[in-house]
Amino acid sequence: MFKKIDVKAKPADFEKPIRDYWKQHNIPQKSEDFREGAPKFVFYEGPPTANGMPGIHHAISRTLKDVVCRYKTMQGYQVRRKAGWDTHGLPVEIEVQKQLGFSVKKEIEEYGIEKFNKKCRESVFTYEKEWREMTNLLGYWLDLDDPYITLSNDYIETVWWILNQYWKKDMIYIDNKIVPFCPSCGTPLSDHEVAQGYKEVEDPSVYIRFKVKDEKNTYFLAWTTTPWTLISNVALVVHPDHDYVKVKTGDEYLILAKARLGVLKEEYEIVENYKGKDLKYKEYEQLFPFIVPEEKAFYVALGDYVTLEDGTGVVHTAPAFGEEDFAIGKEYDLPFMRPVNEEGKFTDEITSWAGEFVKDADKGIIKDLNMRGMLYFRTQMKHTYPFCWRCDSPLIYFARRSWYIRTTSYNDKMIENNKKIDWYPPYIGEGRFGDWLENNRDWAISRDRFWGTPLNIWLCEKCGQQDSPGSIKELQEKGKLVDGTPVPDDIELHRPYVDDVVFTCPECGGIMRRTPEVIDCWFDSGSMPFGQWHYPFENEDIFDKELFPADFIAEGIDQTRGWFYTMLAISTFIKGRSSYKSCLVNEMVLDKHGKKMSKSKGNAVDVFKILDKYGADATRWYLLYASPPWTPTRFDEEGVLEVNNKFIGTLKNVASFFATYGNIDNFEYDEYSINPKDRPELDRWIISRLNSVIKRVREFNEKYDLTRAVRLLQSFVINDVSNWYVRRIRKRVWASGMENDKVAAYMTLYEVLLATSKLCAPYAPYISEEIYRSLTNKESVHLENYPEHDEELILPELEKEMRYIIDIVSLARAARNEVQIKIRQPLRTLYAPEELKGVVERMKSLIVEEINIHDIEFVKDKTRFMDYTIKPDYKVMGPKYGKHMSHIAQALQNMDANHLIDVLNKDGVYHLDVDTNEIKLTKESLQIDTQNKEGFVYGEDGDVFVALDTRIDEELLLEGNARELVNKIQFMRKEQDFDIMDRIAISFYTESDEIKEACEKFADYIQKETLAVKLAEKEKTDDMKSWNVNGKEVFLQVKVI
RNA sequence: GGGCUUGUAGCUCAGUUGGUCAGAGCACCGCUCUGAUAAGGCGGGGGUCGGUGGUUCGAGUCCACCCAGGCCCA
Repeated sequence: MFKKIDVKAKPADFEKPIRDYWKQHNIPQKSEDFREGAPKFVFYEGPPTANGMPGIHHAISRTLKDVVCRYKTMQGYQVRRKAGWDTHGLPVEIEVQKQLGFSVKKEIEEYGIEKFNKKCRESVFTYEKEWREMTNLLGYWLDLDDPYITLSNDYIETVWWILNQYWKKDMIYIDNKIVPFCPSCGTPLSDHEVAQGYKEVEDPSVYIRFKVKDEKNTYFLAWTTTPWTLISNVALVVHPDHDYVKVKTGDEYLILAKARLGVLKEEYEIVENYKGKDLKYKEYEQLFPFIVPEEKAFYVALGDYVTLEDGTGVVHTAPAFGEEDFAIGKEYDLPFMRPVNEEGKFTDEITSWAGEFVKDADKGIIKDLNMRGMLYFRTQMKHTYPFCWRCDSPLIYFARRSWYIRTTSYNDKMIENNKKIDWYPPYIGEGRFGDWLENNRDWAISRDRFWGTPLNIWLCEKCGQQDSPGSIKELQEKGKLVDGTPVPDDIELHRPYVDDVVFTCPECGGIMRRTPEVIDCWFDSGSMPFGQWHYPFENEDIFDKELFPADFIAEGIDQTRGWFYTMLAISTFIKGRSSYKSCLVNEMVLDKHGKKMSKSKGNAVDVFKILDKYGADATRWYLLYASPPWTPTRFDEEGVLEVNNKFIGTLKNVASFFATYGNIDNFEYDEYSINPKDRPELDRWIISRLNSVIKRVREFNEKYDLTRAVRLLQSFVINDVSNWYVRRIRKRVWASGMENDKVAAYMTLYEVLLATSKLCAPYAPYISEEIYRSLTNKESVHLENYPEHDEELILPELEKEMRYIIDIVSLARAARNEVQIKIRQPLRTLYAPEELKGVVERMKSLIVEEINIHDIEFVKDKTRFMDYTIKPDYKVMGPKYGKHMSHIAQALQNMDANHLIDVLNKDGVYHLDVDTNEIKLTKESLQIDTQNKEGFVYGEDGDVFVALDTRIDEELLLEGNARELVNKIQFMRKEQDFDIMDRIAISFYTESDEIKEACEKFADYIQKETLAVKLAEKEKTDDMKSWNVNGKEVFLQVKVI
């Protein structure tokens, strides 16, 4: 017995028992274990953070990962799927900070790092349940019970080991650099973090006068969009080679770039010309004398970076607040003024604005300048400005102490390694990621925060000596707790506990303490190839053989500068190669209007709702089917519904059809053996199609072109299997007994379904499993091998021929439609082309049944039904005759096409004069089309044409009535919910002689079709149902016997 | 502002090395088939292929510029 597929169950109810079955029988684990000893296909899971709800955009990359892992498993590889959690970092801290209602860092310190970190640790798994649930529902098999977790001591120890490798090779340095800094989070952000937060905003755009020293009424005109930095101004920078001028405007003199004179508001007169370099060291008066520097300042310096695109060509410079400014400051040894604290507020020295957030101070500063007559002009300007990606505060750039890894020192190696990675799509690797690597800068890895892997560098308080422990053991050997006790084995490696460990300086005997920073959490996730296996403390023996590098990773495109980069950077340094060989990149999921989904816009799709409504199979299939992963997918709920109705539904029904009739006949696959070559042509055809599909699906999968794979499979299941094959074998299946013909149909359908279940298993794991298990007694489709095609069973000629038959049927239906004769009304003759006689004769029964005709006749000369139209074949003639083409086309249009064809058929060539050229026309150089001739029902498509004899004689009319009656009776059977095998008795009443005659003449036919043992005319009774049969009233009653 | 990518029917997408009334599915309308089907079939309406120029006998396809969305970077 074949288990019947429940076609009516709600998707979620359909999938749940299957999921339970997997769990009960431990199938996910088995799918790894049963390949023990097989070649490995190494997969790395990029760790998500479970402190936010999973969304539909997470479903896409999870689907991709799962499909590839399942496919590779079925291909015979052992694929381990270890889950992972990213647990450190700013996002977590921000979340907790919000909970506690803190807005600045100081509040955390007052609250206590210990308590704070404890909360962080808890918050990391806030949505773990939802993540598990989503992963589970989606059918993403991942070992969630043994994940790697970046906060575990083992993981941290590996990260320390890696950092220690860098440190030992002198790859880590400390430097003052201009960093993007979030005043609210109180930490600098890395480049990839800054990148996420650009927004368009309006800022003041101000033109400022700087009074030139010892020259009356003379000013430099400079421009800025950050007035608050003016307080720290120490220099003005001009381009050495650009032209500058002094102009007289009103009663004052202004100096600016000649090319920027357009910014002046009033009439002016040029009184002097300079090159930028002529202005070098020209002095001016300090704008805001809050701080009086010791070093020489307030003069003109030269810089190549000055542009003439905006501003005045005279650039205000504050070395503490800009990268270029900082560089100039170093070059000219300018004073370094940074009167801004870590909260982004002015320090006490700036008496007028002390304690005020710098951006808020802009207004007051502008007002002050205006009152003093130093403001030349102000306006608002729209530009993009970076904001903190988590807390939304505007970032400020300023100089800060930070730890760096010299990634630039091995940039070439990274670029080289990147070239060996297979990127899908390729342009990510070459373009976006490649470009980024080319411009790579040193990696700022320290964060002035609390919740993260502590930076494992200790500094001597006295002499600045550094040391770095690379393991817990080393920590124990080198350090003691502050109270003098030894470092315990189970020391918690987070702050504040680890901060209690002190070393004795080997150089000066002073106390060494850990530098307070924590490590960028991207360093954590980039370390995962090592950290997940606690390498090198464990697993060292098998690491390079079985665990590293990954054959495959897949994440969203937003990881380009994130995980993709850090994975490459760290493993290039540690192992000299990339930690992943191939990378499948998916674009973002957008809403159905092509807009980005976000919680704030309210257009985010609830992944749980979708999974509940349509099931995981439909959701997964849709995500793959809708558009290639590397183009942005517009998520359209109706699309998921469509997949469910059409594809999943059809597949279920085919399986259900097989089970229904297979069970009626007690069919057992193993009891029979008919070589495919000995089966009917229709069977050989679907087997051929199946093998062609297997071949191509595998090709697509190898290129990770999963979209083409599922599109092909969907079309195969719906068109080839369901709409043609199953439709055409119904008569064979209904026959009584177990003739070879029927057995062959069962065997074929069984084989097709079984192979289909395996083919679809990676994409739609639930329905595939259900079908597989309904067909076999085996444990799981996911413990199967992926089908391989048999070249001998692929019969291209037969596939082509079947195409003709399908075309003929399609055309004939169109023809019937045209004359409005429905298919139930039989017709006498169908005319088909002589050239296709062989096929059509062989498959005659298919056509006869589909079109309901009695006979097929073959005609050589289709001009009986149609006229020719002739056009040049541009592809052939175009290159030869070039610009004469339009005249040739015109000439052809004016010719008698039928005559031309006659000549071509006879002589093979026709001579034509156009534009004094002699044109030789052959069949190859023309496109020959046809048109209906008046009075015939005729259709054509390519090589195929059909015509129908539309005359209906007496006998056909009676037969049509009989078929109509059968249809009504079948409807009543269905309506009254009879079993398929029930025998019935039919009673009818009618006043139409025509119907009576039909019942008489076609009684056998009617009874056979409807499984009736009796067909009797009776007096009309109330329980008879009235029907309209071709315009005549008939009363019918059916009863089970 | 720069780089990459996308723009084809109301919606989701195909459209090969340039070759001639521009395709599919969904949705809509009409007809139709059906004892597996929430399906299927036939037909219809619906597109100046984002825009403007250019190359060519010929451009959805190649080139330039522009517009819009997305991603990344300043």
